Order: sequence, then structure tokens, then C-alpha cells
Amino acid sequence: MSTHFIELCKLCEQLEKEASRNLKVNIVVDFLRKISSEEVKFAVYFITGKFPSNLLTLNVGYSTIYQIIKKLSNISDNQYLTEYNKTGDMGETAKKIFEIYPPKTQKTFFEQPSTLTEVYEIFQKIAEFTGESSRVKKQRLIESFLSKITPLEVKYFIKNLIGEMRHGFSEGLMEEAVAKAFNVELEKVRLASMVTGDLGKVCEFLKIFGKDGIEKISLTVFQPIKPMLADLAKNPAEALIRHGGKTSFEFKLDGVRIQIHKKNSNVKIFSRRLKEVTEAFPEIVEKIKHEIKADSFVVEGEIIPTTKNGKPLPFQYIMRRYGRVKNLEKTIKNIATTLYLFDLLYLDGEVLIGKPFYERRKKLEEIAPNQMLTPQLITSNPVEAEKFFEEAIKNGHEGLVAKQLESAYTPGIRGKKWLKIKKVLETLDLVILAAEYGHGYRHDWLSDYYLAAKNLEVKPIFEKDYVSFADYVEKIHNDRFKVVGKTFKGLTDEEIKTLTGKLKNLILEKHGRAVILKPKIVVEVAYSEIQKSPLYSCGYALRFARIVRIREDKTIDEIDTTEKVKEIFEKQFKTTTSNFLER
DNA sequence: CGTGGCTGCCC
DNA sequence: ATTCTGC
DNA sequence: GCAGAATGGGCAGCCACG
Repeated sequence: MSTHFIELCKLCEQLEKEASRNLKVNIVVDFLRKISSEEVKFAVYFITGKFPSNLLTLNVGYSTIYQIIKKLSNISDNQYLTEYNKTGDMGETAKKIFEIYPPKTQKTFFEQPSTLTEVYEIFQKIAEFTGESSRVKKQRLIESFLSKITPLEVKYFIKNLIGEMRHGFSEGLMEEAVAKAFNVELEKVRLASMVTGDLGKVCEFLKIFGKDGIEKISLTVFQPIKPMLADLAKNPAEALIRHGGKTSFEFKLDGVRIQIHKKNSNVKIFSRRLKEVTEAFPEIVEKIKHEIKADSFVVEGEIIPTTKNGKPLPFQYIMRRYGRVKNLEKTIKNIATTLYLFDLLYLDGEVLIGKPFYERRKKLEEIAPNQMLTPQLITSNPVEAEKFFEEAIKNGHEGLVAKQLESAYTPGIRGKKWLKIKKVLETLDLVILAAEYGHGYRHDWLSDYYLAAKNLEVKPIFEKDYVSFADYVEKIHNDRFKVVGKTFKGLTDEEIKTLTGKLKNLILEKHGRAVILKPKIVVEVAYSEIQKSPLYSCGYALRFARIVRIREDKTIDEIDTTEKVKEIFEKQFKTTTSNFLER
């Protein structure tokens, strides 16, 4: 017995309206119970709005969908904008538009509503189109499907295409629903979801084999596992207290987190989101094959970009290696990598994720050479811990990760067993030069801000001097300011609301959902690093910028300059990698 | 054949 | 990735 | 305290288009 997609859409509408998490879970529990084992995994994907990333890659985003909506309904940009501004949601906007301007339907006979299986097959086909004119084929397929279904189905089909559900029911609550629907302990569902990376499959398994089926799901070599996440701590001393007085500190390295699976001579490398990236790192594969003394294992670690001497390079360099297929050999010569391992999840037939961290680390030390291990210090002394933190920074790393010695590997759960402690840089005082209306629940507020520093080196401006919106904003202000980043983080909803009121009085120009502002509002901005920017005209950008507070006491003459931004950028790498700047 | 826009994924 | 918010 | 929503910079690949 198959389930109609429209039933699932109605369920999502209920979730959207319901605030209570418990009730949301109950609604989904009922749905999962009555659905067939063939379709239950599709329901899991469609409700959470996420397909396992190794299963389907659609290569369809906002832009494509926007074009499709426009084409099918034949509306203008302004009509779309007016409708979008009411909700800030693309799926809802399409639903409203199609109710008023229904697409010309191609159906000549009465069509049955689509089943979950049929809808999934559409997604599969979208993913499968590659190569020449694949974009057109994807687009045509979506167009023909959207013109056959109801506006409500359009809404959720589109939401699934972009993966933004906004109904407050994501993977965490789905795990609860699955546990409840099949009468299994939540922890067991979580574990199964983590070792398979596919909650839909777990659900299908439960449906077919009943509640005992879940015992059969366990870590398997070449089946990537969801990584354990860390919470934030302010400093090493706080981490010590939260871990009960004694803990393990490791350098926090700024690269890409990977897990490496090996069985006999076969090696695979997976990313944090379980994508296989083996091909990008042939030198790592060789190291793993020759330098680790075990036949089969799953290890976890970080690959960082380094000079040939092993000194860390900025994060941007690893991105030139990550996922690279073209010019691999040449890039390898220019950007070396260093692998640091920090965990062992499986070794020669034994699953270790339930074992305490200190035991896993000990076994890791037995099979891996010392220089391949993340530097570690186990201590109960806050002074020593602080020294270790300083040492990490001095060596060009991000800070420390504290790991509770007794803790099991609980992938996905952001608990307090692992704590990250990151270095803090001096803040910058910047002016808000432009802003954008937000999306979803923030659609009525100017919630995204362009941050700019004072520019002392003003050069003559030419008509054609800009390519991006940020450049245009600078031009409007005669280049007196330079944009160094954008942020939506740091302010509370109340502050955003109040600020929106103030900013509306400063509008110089409107551009779609963006506004250019008179330079007036000064904010103190924190960030984790200053990066080289190919996007902004001053050449620098803030990484992870967030507003600390609004500086009512400061005028725009008192904000920081691009010179200062440059100084901080250069200071960042002076101690470690002085020579990379010249390259 | 080069380039720009879009997408996915890393942090 | 970071931050805030409702449950 | 957890789960979810909102959304940053920047990299490579890939396709569309001139």
C-alpha cells in the first residue's frame, strides 16, 4: 500500500503550525507506523528535507528554482518579490503564486496523486542527469512535474529541492519519532543512525525486522560514521572544571576533519559529511598504507595544509586540495598536507566507539607513529593547560579541544564530552553600510549586515569600478569605506527588530531585498580570523564575523581602518609561516 | 576555448 | 562554522 | 541543555554561453 505525497505535505503543514516538540514527534510517529516498509525511508528524507549526501546530489538550487517558478507562472520579478516578502519562504511563495497563476497543465486525463516512491524517483532522475545539457534536462523534468501537482505539493517539492523545511522538525526529532514508532531506545536509534549515516535506512530496517533488528546495525569498515561534535568552552580552566578536574587537551588544528577506513590494502578517506575524498589525498593514502601497523581500522583525524617543512598554512590552502580532481599533481607540489590522527574507532575486528577515550587513544598510539598523532596533554593543572593553549596558538593552530578521558565516542551528539577552546582576537569597530532582509522567520527584519572599515587610501572612482554589490555600496560612499564582511550573528531578535527601525531611516537606495545605508550605525565585531578575499575590493574578509554590541558611543570617524585590518592579517602568521605571504 | 554563474561542501 | 531561541 | 533556524567566506567542479 503506497502513500501519497500529498499526505506527507499535509503532515508537514501540521508540523509547521504545531509548536510543541512532543506533539510534533507524535504526529510523525503515527505517520511512520502506517507507512509501508518500501516507502518509510522516503518519508524520513522528505519530512526532514534531507537526503543522505552520498545518495543523491541534485545540483539544483535557488536560482534554478526561481527560473522555473517564473517560467511556469509567467510572473515578473517584482510580483515574485512582493509575494516572497510576505513569508520569506520559497516553497510557500511558489504555492501562493501557483494558486493565482496555475501552470498550464499538460495532463489530458485524470491523474492519480503521486506516491512517495514516484516523487523519490523524480529526485533520483534529477540527480542522475549529468554532462551536456543536463541543467536543461533537470529543469524540464522539474517543470513538467510541478505543472502536474497541486500547489501544496509544489511547496514541499521545492522545499525538498533546497532542503529548507522550516517546520521545526529535523533529524534530532526524527530520531525521537523513529525510536517511539518502533519502541526502541532513543540511544540505539541514534547510534544506528550514526554508524550508517542514514536514518531512513535504519527506519526501513526496523520496519522489516522489528525492534531487535537494530542490534544488527553496527560500525562497518568503508561505511562512514557521523563524527562526534564538540561544545564550546571559553578557556582551558573552564574545560577542566566541566570535565571534573582532569582532562585530555589536544591542539585544535585548522584543516579538514576526515575519517580513514582501511581493510587490507584498500584505503578510503571520508569527509565530515561522509563524502568520499580519497582521490584528493593520494599522499595520505600512501602514508596510511605504510606507516600504520594494523590490517584493518577506522581512524579519525585532521588534514591541514603545510609548507614542506610541516608549518601550518592558512585554512584557505587546504580548500585548494580538498575535492580537487584537476591539476592534482601540480597542486600537491605547491601545497603539502600533514595528517594528524586523534581517534581510533575500529581495529582489526573490534568496534571501539563504546570504549573510553583514553583507551582508544592508547590503542591509536600503539599502531600509529608519534608524529602522526595530534599533540596531547593530559592534566589537572590549569596553569599547565593554559601554557599548552599558548603553545598551540604560537605554533599557528586554532586552540585546543578538551576530551573527557572516560567518554565513549557518541557521534553527532553535541554534548559536553568534547569542548573546543578557540583563540580570541581583538575586536574591530565597523560601520553598517548596507543590509538585507532576512529569510524565514526573519523575513520582515533587516538581519544581514554589510560591515565596513574606514578607507584612508581613497582613489578616484570610475563608473565601471564595481562588479559586486559590495563594490557598488563602496562606490555610493565614494570609497570612504571598504566592506570586510557580512554578518547576521550576535544580536538578539529584539535588537534586530529595534535596529531594523533605525536602519529604515537611513536608507539611500533599495536593491531588491537589499538596502544601501547612510553610514551611521557602528558595531563592535568579533571574528576568528582575517582572510585574503577574492570577493571584497580591499582584499580582506573576516572569517566568522559576529556583532558583539552596537556602539552607540562611537561615531563613524572613530571606526577602525583598512590599515588596521591589514596589520592584524599580517600579524596572524608572523610567528609561524612568515614566508607564505610572498607566494 | 575561456569565463561566469550556480551548486555543494569545507570551515 | 557561530549565535540565538523555544521547548 | 538540546534541537533547530538563519546564514557568513571561499574553494573546486561543472555546465551554459559567447
